[in-house]
Amino acid sequence: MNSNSHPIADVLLPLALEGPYSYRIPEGMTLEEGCYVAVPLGPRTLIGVVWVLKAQAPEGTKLRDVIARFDMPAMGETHRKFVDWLADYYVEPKGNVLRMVLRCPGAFEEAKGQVAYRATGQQIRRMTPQRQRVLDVASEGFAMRQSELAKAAGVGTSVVKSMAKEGALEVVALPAHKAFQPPDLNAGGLTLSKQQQLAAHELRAVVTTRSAKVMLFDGVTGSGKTEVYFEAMAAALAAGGQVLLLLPEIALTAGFITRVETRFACEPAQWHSDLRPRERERVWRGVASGEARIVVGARSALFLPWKKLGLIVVDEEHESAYKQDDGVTYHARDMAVLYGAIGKFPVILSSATPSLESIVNADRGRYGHVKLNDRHGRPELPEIDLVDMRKTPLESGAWLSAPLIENITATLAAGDQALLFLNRRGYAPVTVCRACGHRMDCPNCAASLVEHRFRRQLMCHHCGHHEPTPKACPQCGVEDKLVPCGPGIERLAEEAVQRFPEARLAILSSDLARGVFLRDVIRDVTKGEYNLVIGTQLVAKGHHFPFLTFVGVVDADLALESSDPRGGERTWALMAQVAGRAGRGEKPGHALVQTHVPEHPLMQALKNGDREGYLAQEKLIRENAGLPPYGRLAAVIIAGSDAAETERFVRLVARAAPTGEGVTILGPATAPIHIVRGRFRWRFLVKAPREVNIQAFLRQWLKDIKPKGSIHLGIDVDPYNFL
DNA sequence: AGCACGCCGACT
DNA sequence: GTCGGCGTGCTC
Repeated sequence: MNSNSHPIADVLLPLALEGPYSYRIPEGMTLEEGCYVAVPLGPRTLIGVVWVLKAQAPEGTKLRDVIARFDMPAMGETHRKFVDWLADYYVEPKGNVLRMVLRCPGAFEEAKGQVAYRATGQQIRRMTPQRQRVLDVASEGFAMRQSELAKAAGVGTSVVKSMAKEGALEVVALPAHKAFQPPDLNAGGLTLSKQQQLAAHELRAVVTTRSAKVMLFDGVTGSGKTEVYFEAMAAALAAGGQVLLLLPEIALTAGFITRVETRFACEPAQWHSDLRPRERERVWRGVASGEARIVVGARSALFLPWKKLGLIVVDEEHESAYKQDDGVTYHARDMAVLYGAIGKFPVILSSATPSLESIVNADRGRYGHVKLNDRHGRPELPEIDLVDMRKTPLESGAWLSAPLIENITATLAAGDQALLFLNRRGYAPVTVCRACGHRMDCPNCAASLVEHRFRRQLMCHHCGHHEPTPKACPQCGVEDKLVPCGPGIERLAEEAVQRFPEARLAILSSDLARGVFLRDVIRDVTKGEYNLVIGTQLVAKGHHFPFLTFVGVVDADLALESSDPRGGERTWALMAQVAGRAGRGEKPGHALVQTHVPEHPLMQALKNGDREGYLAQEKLIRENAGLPPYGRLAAVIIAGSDAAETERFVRLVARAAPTGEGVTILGPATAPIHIVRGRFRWRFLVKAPREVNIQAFLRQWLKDIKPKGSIHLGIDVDPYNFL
């Protein structure tokens, strides 16, 4: 289809608009659907995408002309459908979704060539040692950028500049971007175990038969899943497709880049929010042209303008970090599955502790299920024992029970490494005044301030607020009566130093003391330079600590206590992943878990290494409550800065609620943390059976509701964070 | 998302 | 009497 017979282009713009706007295609311009174009909107010019070409303009609208088309590959039909479907699923204006695709300003500017220098061979009038070195480097043949050349020669950039001025170096224009190397599919294949080979065969088969199947790849920690799905990636690449490897957080990308390089002898593209603009632009263009074959990226990589995507691998698919707000609230794992269905290619969901959603989908036969149990001859999980904290008194201000202490002592004595796990940052979660009882709370949120001793600050974990830890109570003015309550990782470290003065202690947390870099600490832990490691949740993620044989979990009840229905699932995943850190090297591992509810089915299942038992229990709970994946769930969140005004609006929304068949609306209730950043938050929860179109219900309900003033209304389909 | 239009307080 | 605060609404 082209514009000769269709002189009207409906162009979707990256604005909060439900649909595209119509423009006239001027004489002499040819457009196809998916073209990137510049169009006028009011006084400005915007970049949009031709969504449909039409023969006739809608009645009664005055049309303006398309200004220009961009000279780049058009957005594919699959990708446009993906935008449509995602917008529909999350009840979000299409234009907002398109904005996520176009979030790469540089891609639409004239690509600037880079300036590089090459030796001319021309004599230089005054030779110096520095100039000689530059000449030596520059004569090797490759043109280099000024900074690279200066660095390679060990001189400042001024030397290069002056030599260029004198004519000893000449300027050559390099292509704007470094080219993407094609992968070598046979480069670094590792020898796979028998079981790995079987799994690889199954995954590869789904790719080579070009089936649009979702495969749940369920393999215990340390079973070598990565090498296996690399084989599926190789198959997709061999078929000429692009491959996306999704990771839950950018801290993990560096490690994966290296592994991809080893396997495919090419540097994959990476995509995440921290990329420098130039690299962002390079990757965006490379993905659009199809030159970038392998992309390792965070969730937003889904929105890259894929030319021919042939496989998505979602690593650690259970991670709740895949569900986040990047402007639009979406779940990257679910959207990967959706993309695969639209683009008719397979999606691999990989995890040692799959989400219940994925397991149920596998049970129902909607997903394929490939398992990998072999932990190099070890049982699935290390031996896990529970410590009943009701029967094990602690000294006041201490958090380590006698059994934990004994085990750590023994581990250290044996020359091995021990890990203490506590999923709580900072020194203490609550600070109160012993003189008047005042609690240090965030001025903007209904939450207490967390003391961070490394930083000498009280911090709010919900907004950016922080203040120096005061000496006197702000309420009664009495000095030195503020006391920390409860443990955080920093406080635990204090106790550990007292109990194990000989230990070489490392702390792994996202907020370390100034000048200490997490990456360095992790490296040194891996090398065995520390023998006692204290960590928060991030120790659970993909690091390999070969000397670790004992794991102590300080408080396993934290996630269970929350109001989040996925608390159980989170606890299981966290415990399994943390305990799985132990015994990956030569020696078997052991874990001790402190809990106040050892009789809880989840704790019992952990102790018995009974994943099936835990799953059965969890499925039952969800099914009885009509929660996902047995029912649909959506949240309507209303926030406003004026308490009374917000509440009035909430009542209005409540009155407008339609009655839908089988649909239950819970609330309005104030959100669990009902004030965040000074805004009052309310929430409705909508529960519906699986066969009900919950999006249609929400649209019907909210179609005439217009939030005014500071009030904001947001819809969260499949909510994860109930806070 | 911008940008204009529109209705109420402190200034020449 | 105006200049300007930013709240609401429109842009093919």
